[in-house]
Amino acid sequence: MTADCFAENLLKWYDNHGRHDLPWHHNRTAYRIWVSEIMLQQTQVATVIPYYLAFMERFPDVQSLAEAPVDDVLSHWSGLGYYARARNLQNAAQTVMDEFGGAFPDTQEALESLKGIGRSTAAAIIAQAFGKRAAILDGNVKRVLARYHAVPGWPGQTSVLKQLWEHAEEHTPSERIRDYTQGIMDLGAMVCTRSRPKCNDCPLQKGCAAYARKETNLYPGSKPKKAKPEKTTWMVILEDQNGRILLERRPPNGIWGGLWSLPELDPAYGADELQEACERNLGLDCGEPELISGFRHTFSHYHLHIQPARLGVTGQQGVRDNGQHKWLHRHEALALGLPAPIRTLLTNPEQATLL
DNA sequence: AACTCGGGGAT
DNA sequence: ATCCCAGAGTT
Repeated sequence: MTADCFAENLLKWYDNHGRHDLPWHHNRTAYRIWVSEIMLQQTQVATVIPYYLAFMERFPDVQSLAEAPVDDVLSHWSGLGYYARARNLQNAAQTVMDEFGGAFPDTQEALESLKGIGRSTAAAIIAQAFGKRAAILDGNVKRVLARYHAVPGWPGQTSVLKQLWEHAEEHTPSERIRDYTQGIMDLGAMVCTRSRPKCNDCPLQKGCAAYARKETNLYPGSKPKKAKPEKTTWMVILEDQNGRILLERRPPNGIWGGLWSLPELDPAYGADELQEACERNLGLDCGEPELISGFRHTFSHYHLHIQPARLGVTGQQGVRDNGQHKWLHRHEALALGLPAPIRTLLTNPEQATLL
């Protein structure tokens, strides 16, 4: 496959207008590219950059990541979301150490065998780190190709995705693969944007089917929308006489998997029942609850109304430090991997109200 | 094939 | 408020 007009025009644009100075563009090892790719899944570049820099400082190579305590990895992910990414990241680092002698594989199949690496991320590593030809298909590329070829339908649909992959393969050149891969993502992020694309600045305008029809707004097709359910929960700040707060580790799967959070209680409890519920469920001796103003946190598929309450705890009976629970001072808790709204709540309860 | 998994930025 | 983002894993 030789570079067609698509790739040539794109590369010329990239040379003049693309992003050439992102943190993972320096010292392009497979490790550094891989971490950037995982962080960038469903997360915008500007959000990722500070996390990436801190992560690289703490885990400079695959061995340091493989050997780290999982809570250390999660704390560096706190606020990024999709926490399974962090757990899979460390799992893959351990696999690289144990099964690949600490060196990242450079084939599609071997890379996809690592937890958290799918077709597109494997291709990005092959292209960016190893300079070998491989086609990527992320959100930016999907938008560019859906418009260029006027591919109808929502890319989440298997048939649409299949067509987009075919176009991705067809346009990917064998020369300058790093620049092409970065360039098509940059074009999607900077020119072929979701709304009000800058078609007059686009190097692909001439061949773009959506532009020719003045229908860039129709591509890619939008996701069928569903109403998000509303859920409610109590979250209790149980504080002992030394000012320590009880934290609870969430189960490895499900929302906020593996993170430390506040104990939750069924919203069916009334405020007047909280004290007794805490005492019965956790074996604690609690005082009267002090209600904190509630707030709403929105996930991709539901809304969660969080109603916090603070209860003083007397004595040392009841739940102690173990694998699932910890009594920690505020500043110690903030060093753990916490869900974003819990971090806000512990940092500044008043600010949480504004969310 | 449909669903799950977060949080933030853009609009 | 809604949509989307350098997607992958599970069911």
